[in-house]
Amino acid sequence: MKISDTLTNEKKELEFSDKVRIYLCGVTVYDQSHIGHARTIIIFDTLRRFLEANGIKVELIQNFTDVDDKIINRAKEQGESANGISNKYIQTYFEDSDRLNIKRATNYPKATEHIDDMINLIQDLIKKESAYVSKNGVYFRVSKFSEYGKLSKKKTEELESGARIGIDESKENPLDFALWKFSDGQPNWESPWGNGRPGWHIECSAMSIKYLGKNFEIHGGGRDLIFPHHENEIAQSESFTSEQFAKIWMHSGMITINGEKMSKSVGNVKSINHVLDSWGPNVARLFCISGHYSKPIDYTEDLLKENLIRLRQIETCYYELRLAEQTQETEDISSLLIETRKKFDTALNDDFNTSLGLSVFFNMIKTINSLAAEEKINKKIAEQALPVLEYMLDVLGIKIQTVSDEEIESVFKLINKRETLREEKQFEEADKIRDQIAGMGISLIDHKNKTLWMKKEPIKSEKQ
RNA sequence: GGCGCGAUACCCAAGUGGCUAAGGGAGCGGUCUGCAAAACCGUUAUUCACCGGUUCGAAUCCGGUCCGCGCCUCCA
Repeated sequence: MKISDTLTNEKKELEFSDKVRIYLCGVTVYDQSHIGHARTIIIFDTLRRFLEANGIKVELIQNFTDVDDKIINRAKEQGESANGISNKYIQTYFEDSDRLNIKRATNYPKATEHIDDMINLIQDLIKKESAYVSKNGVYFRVSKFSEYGKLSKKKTEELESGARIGIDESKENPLDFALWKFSDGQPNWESPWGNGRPGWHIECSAMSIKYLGKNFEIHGGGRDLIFPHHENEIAQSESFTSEQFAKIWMHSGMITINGEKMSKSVGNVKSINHVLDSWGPNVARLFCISGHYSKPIDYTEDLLKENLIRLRQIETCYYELRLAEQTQETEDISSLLIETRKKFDTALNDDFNTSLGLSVFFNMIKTINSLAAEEKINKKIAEQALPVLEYMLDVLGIKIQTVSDEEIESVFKLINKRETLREEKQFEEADKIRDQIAGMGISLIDHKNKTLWMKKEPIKSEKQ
């Protein structure tokens, strides 16, 4: 598999020995997570599913930043403890994540539970003269790391000249960033240099190295983290280990809302919760991987609606196969299935091209649905096609509403009853049964000689 | 101002040197139907922001222009 590496700016072969180790920068838990967070999480969850579905072991670490000025401010506003705020939003994070059908990461380390690791790391950096203690805290000495700027392609001279004024005078250089901030406010921890709390960047260095080692396969996050967060992580980690940090830097594109940046001030932030309530998890997932992961996606009602229609096509396909009956030989689609699987994997193996992968996927769906319309799907075809469909659904994290055999039987009974009534031209009675079936969340698919059906995921935004 | 990314039909979007520029949505036309919905079929770019260059050959490579976006302070 090849993945675009932000550092070298080229597609790099994903190399690994026994497993693929991924560190994904998580969220700062001071508020509800939004659709932008969701996209990043979905992209890495889908990547993880793809690798695992192909027999590759994955260790995925995603951190929570649970100590930060934003959390502290929010706590003050609401008269709560910082801990109370972060715990609350960690909980909503997991609720969102579960609803989105995200597989749980291997571990979700919290910054506050790794203060010692950070202190050790900082101590080593001070010993190496890569960091120094000043009046306000401990700072990283950017001038000591000659490769500073290699990820974001920035030159330190330009950064210095462009640095804003009014910056902490106690720093040797305006580019130096805080590893430890002195503070007596809550929360604070003891350190060899004085009470305080850690800087943002150091937590990811400490936790990624602790859980994944000095040199792991993929470090991920949103594009907006490239500078300064990831740049600083590289500086800290590589100064500490004297080795290359992550082998591949994989960054996901931003989500805009109707072409505008999502921001609190504009008031256009779409929470995951809101999107899930309106569109459900499957549409959200399809939407988030509809374009290439590295490119931005614009959130519009039209695009969501389009993905809802695509979901309906998948549901149709699934039920055409699920309800297939034993009939005579029709067509042989085994080569289509083999090709589909091959092309799907090829697309994802080439820089995780989910957009192309989805095309391949929907091409198969369309072919099967066409055959179904001609009543050419039988049990044999279904048995061949279902595993392929289910493989792709699993990779994509799409969960179709399923039915038990008993349910199938009872739905068919109702359908037959309706058919009889229709033949007798008792349309009012027949429509009543149709409504009853619809009430069970089931839609009918009429073919020439038979009526099939599917159980649809109820989507709130559809009913308007 | 600096750095980076992008521009392909009404919309989304794949395609990075060569077969007819994928696929989806929407629209329009149709099949089916008691009606409706769904489903299914057909149809929609001589051309890839613009100008120039390289080449037998360019959406794709090179140079320039214009536009849009992100980052340069916290951000997924």
